[in-house]
Amino acid sequence: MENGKILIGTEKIDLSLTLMDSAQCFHWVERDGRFGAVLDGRPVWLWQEDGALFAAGDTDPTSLRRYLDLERDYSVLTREYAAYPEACRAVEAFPGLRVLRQPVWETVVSFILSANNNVGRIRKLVEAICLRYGRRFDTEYGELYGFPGAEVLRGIDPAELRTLGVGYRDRYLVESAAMIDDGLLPECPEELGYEETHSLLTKLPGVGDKVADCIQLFGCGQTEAFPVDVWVARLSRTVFHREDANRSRLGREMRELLGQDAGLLQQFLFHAARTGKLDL
DNA sequence: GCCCAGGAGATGT
DNA sequence: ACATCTCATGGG
Repeated sequence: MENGKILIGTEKIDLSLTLMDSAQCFHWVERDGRFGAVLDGRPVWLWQEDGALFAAGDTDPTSLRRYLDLERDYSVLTREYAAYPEACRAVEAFPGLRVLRQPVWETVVSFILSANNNVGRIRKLVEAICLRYGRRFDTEYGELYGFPGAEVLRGIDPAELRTLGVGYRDRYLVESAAMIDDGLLPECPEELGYEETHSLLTKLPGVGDKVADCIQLFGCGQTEAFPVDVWVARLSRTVFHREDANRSRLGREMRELLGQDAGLLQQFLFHAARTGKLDL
């Protein structure tokens, strides 16, 4: 790994909140004030000094700015959704929270594991899979492990995966890996648009409407995707007065109600609800 | 022991 | 199209 210190930008971002506590990615580590991960096979460390964001590793400012969504002005959210006071309060409660654009395969693995699971255990499972099957990088700030590629995961015995604790999701991971490796998705799925991407992703075993929405929002840059989990289902009643008990239908209603940035707002509301800052 | 967690799939109507 | 049941696993 290359040494050096690269200036990434001076935009507002809360690295700890976005990378460690926002439940959109589960594989970052924090050591001595730096945040490390392997993105698309490239190890990187991030840290801030006097409001500026720096990186070290096999990376470049352009791809990191894209990953961290630094080009977006999040202050548009409170103007766009001024009609919903609780929503604006949620946005203002977490300055520097950003919605990532992660490598698609990494979000597929992470969110197949997320089904009927909790955040702490999702993180442990992702770490276990990377430690066991991913490539190891020895960097100047410590060792990092990447996600195993789809071509690796497709060849693993589900029973062996299960020993890591993934439970019944073992075959979902292996079979989805095979379909991805066989080219189910194009290079840039974001260009397909929401509906076509959604119908492709839900062909993957272990990927239903909610998990597909997470992959689209956190991995494809499709910000209209509105994943509805237990927290979002609850808050949709109090904030938007939606009573629909069916989460897939609720997600579609919310996408139609909130438009292109629905998913960005969802992330703030989700975090507000999960941390108890939003009364449900 | 029960209930819950960023649900999905199979089955039945 | 809609509701119901089951599916591992760990923590509260």
